[in-house]
Amino acid sequence: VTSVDVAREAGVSRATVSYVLNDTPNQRIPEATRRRVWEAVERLGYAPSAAARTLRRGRSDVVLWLLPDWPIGPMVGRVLEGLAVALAEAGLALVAHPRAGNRRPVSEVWRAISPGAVIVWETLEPDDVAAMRAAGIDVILVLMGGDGPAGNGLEISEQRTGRLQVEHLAARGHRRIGYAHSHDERLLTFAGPRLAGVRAACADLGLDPPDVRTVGLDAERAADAVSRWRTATPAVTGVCAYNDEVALAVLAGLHAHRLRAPDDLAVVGVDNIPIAPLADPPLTSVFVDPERLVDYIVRGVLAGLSGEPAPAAPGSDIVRIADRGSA
Amino acid sequence: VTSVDVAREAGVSRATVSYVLNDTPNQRIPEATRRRVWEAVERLGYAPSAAARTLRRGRSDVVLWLLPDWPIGPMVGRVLEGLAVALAEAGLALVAHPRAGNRRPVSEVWRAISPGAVIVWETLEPDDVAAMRAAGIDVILVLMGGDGPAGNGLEISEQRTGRLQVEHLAARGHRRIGYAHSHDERLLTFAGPRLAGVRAACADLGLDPPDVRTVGLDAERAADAVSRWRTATPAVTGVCAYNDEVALAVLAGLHAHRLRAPDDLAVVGVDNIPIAPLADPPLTSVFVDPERLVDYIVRGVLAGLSGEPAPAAPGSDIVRIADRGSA
DNA sequence: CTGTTAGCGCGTTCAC
DNA sequence: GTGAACGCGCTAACAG
Repeated sequence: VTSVDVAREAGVSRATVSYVLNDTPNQRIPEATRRRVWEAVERLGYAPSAAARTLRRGRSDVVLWLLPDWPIGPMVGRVLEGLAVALAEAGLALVAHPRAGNRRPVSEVWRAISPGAVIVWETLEPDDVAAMRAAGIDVILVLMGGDGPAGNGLEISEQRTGRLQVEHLAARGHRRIGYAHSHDERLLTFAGPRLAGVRAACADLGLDPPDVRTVGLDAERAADAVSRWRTATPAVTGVCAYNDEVALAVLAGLHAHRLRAPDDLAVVGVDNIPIAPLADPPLTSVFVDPERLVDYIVRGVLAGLSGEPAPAAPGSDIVRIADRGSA
Repeated sequence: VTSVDVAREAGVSRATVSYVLNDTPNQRIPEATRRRVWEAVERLGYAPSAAARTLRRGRSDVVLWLLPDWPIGPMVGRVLEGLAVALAEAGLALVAHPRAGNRRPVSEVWRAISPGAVIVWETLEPDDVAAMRAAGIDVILVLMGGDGPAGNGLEISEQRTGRLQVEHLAARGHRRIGYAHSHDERLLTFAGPRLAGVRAACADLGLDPPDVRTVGLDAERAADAVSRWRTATPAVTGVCAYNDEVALAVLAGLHAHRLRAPDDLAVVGVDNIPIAPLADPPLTSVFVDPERLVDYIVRGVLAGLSGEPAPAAPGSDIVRIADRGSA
């Protein structure tokens, strides 16, 4: 059932159908005609072909999120969900594509979708950006690592995350800070700004630079890192973990030595995952407020689509802390 | 740059360009002409408009995964990633849409994408299925709760998951089994088959029906459930948790009583999440092999797209156990 | 004012 | 190997 059918049913031309359905300005169509068209639409159950609309318009009402290469955690899941809801309010459908190791060019995906906007966490190859723009995608939201104002929005928050970890520890008297890096190299995009924030906060507070160690999701190796921190000179008494999973590994390393946070070593995670309160002791965690992040991204997309300037980067209070006892 | 440009550059018609690019059978085109066309393609950097192709063909080379309403865990993430890679090999792009509470009709999404195939974990409304079929989407893979052979594939695996939890506990001498339900009602689609498997295994092994309790992600309430299991008559000595997160809550409940798994209460989780080895004691967990699941889904999609019958449901050995010590 | 005609956007495919 | 039509919605130009 196409617009031809509706036109026939309503006794008008296809053009009129289009004008009525789109409420085109500068087209004065009497109420009676409008009603006839709408009735025909209802009767026939007509729904415009999105494919034809996309061909004509050059873009679809889809927003494409290029998922990063790293494992999808609960944080991404929450943001994805919130974003889908918020964009749906604006008539946009969100879909996510897992890049999965760049085995095939990303262009295959965005060409197949012709999205109105593309969102990426991390940097995009300049070639890809150019190709997208050439293909008419002019809303490209790079959340981190980009060079525009939008590109820095999240990066600042990530740095703030690291800073807040240190500030929390320093406020509890810790003078020598450790940093627990993830074993997964794919996470370096995130680790970079977070660690930079940690370093900056240490410098600002007059502390030594952090003692950085890699901690896999493995209690034995974590126990090894714990030993080294405790025997360093001066000894590390508080650790910022890359994320909650790594923080849980550090806690497991402490258990292996029959030690406990926060007295033997304080630990602060990132992300506030649902099981953080279940850790022993419950895990203190810094996190980016998912709702505010969603709001920021949505405003960026909508502004871009309507040609308005990008919204201001979120304030530093987008980063919060759940203080639970491990630090 | 469109096929018109290529045709002009190569000195042929648009039809010829199309035939060459698609290697259309029953069209005898000389090698020399083919080369001229391909050279023009390279020179101009031509890429066919996916929108136009979709309009013409009625379907795109996109596979749409309608994500469930429940929180996206590492398991879904892994499957998503593997699936994206595997489908890319076949020239298909995978995108996922978070449904997010059914605030808007799903039809908006699949209409906008015109996917060649749709994958859903849980049941789809019959109306939606009918509308999709009417719109020309004839590959709809319902992993659970469907009534076709494909619809049961994963459901059997989920039941098998519950069975394996019980079998593992029974093999260690446990005669009275508890079941730790998730607090999140949205997970009932999954909880159903898993619990059914637990009940069936108990019956088969001549055990009492499981003592089912709801356990939120909250140590105190979990501690309460632990008390009730231990004081039941006969006492519950082994618990099957809905998933690893719930299992971690049960462990936290044990800690609150200064008790330990497996001696005071054995615990078996589901999913084998990355932090399962970090629990105290390391968490024993039953899980569906992600690679084999991906393989099964890919074969289902490809078979459907080429009109072949659906592949056989995966064997029961797709479900495995990581035996770590909590049970 | 009201509404129509005609043609675009682009790849695919039938008939010659 | 080609011309022409098709799939479907949008819209500038035009006629009643």
